[in-house]
Amino acid sequence: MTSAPAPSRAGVTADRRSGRETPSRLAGDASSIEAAMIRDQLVDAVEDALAELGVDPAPADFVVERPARREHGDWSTNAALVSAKSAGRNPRELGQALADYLSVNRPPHVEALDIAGPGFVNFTLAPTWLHDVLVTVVEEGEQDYARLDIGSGQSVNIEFVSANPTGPIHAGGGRWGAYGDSLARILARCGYAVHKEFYINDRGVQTQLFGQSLVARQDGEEPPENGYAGQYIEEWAAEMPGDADPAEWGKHRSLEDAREVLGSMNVEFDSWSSETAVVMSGAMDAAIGELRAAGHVYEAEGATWLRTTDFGDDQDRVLIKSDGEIAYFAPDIAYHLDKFRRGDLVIDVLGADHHGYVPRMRAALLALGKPADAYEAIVGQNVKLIRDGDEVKMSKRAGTIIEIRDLIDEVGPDVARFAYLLQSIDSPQTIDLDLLTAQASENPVFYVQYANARIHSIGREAAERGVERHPLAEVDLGALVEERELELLRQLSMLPEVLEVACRERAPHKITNWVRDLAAAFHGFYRDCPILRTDTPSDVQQARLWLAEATRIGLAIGLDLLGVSAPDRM
RNA sequence: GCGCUUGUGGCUCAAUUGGAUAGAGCAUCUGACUACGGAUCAGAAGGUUGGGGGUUCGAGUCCCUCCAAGCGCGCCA
Repeated sequence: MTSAPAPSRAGVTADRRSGRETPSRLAGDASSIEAAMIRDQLVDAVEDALAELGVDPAPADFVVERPARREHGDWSTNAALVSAKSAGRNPRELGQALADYLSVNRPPHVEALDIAGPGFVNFTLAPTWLHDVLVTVVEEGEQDYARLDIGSGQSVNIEFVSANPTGPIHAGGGRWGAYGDSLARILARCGYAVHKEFYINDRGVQTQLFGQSLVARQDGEEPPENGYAGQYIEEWAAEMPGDADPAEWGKHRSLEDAREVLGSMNVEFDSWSSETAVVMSGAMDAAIGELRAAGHVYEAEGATWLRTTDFGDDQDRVLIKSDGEIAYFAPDIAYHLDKFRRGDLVIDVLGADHHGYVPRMRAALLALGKPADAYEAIVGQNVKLIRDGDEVKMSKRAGTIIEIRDLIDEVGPDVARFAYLLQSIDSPQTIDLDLLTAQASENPVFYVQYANARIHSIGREAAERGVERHPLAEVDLGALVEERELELLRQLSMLPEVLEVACRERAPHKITNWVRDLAAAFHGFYRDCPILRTDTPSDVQQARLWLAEATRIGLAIGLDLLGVSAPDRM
């Protein structure tokens, strides 16, 4: 990726996680023309004004952005603040001069200009701008509104969940499923070609111990030392045919379970890659050979090592143990190398308990000549589960797990998924199962789905009464003047920006927040702006019918990005 | 001991990555439809952003230092 390091003027800065620069404008993107145009026009106008006031060139770090508070207008610039020092002027006074100039040389759509706080210049736009937003949303529809081209077709391989195939996936793992899948949806909508993978750690002692545990239970014995003691072992052992290879059968049983339960919460994978296959295919030997040829491998104390300290790791790592056994690291290197065949950018979604593993993988890929920004490890905080007021420490071996399946059976996939996506992945998540179950009927996901159901209900009611929507081109959107209506449009207008940020920051929870805001704006509108009531003038009724339709589109897009359903009625 | 992550109303979390008066949802209290679904809406109360320094026009955000929590520091996977 070679985007120019041009300073952004649009409140968009360098990608924190990868260090890459992202385009400030939603380049080549037809879906947010209004938003982008307005912003660019304001940027140009401010630059002109600054030049007129003797600040030329404009400082690199001035931005035109959306203010946090409604009272501060639709758009805002910090130009006076960041220019004050070099211009040798008081920021407030410079801001006043800017505002004065811009009041006379007024940019399009700008209705009012204020100076506020330490010197912000705030722009308030005419509602006509928001009416254009409605047209854009409706014309582009679910398919194209807020479809961006940030990725411009770059391929991304994203691996997540990847739980050991030694039992059912626990409720903590559900967080990675919901997160990884939603992030994939976000990336796809932003123009990346996404490939989702699950890595199967089907080699080594855990798999063997798991198989032995199944056999032991089948024979009515205690599981071996360090074996698996969970309730599910007994149930699965009862299912296992007598002539099955226990380790192999157990692996497939686990994967079948994972596929089914993740699928039930709308998480699907494009490929399931096996660690055993990486070794058997010779891919691992090839990778080690490549590292050896590059001079990064050495023998010591009877083992084979990779000199990861040359690439930032704090100690070298063993590839082949002195007893000839393969360390976990070796096939994983080959696997990561293989993933580059399915993506130019390789992303791992890992739990915090694996963050110590990242430097060695990064080092291995650097040693193999991969550029630093081609590999990205997203480390998420783990989930703490509370039941009966106490934390449930999850251990597959001890058998103290709460399965995702249990969670979904209790509250349903939408509640579960929404709960996982409510918070930033950086933040440790506490899920109180009792609370979640008790509040199942007043869960925030229903608040959002209810907005959608209400829109469909209006549609049904309208059909019953013979009220039809006229073609949009014939409808006077100037009838939309109420604050409730404008607020709803404002929320809709933000989706492209929210999506861009969610993508850049790998933060699906931004979508969750937005979709809640949109639903809140709709509920307020619904309450105060009747559509089908007989005393609603027909021009207002028509405009509101279209506003409801635009909202439906926004909700559909948002919920789809979250992998949550949008039912017509509840 | 070293490293990574985190610390925001009673609880669970946001905060446009350095912006304006720190925002929501639960929980608590007070109100609101006799014409589209009350799973809704409006309002009140609740904060020294773990403590202390610093950087600057401006800090929840950046730096230093304490305190607390989670995780990691294997020829485990």
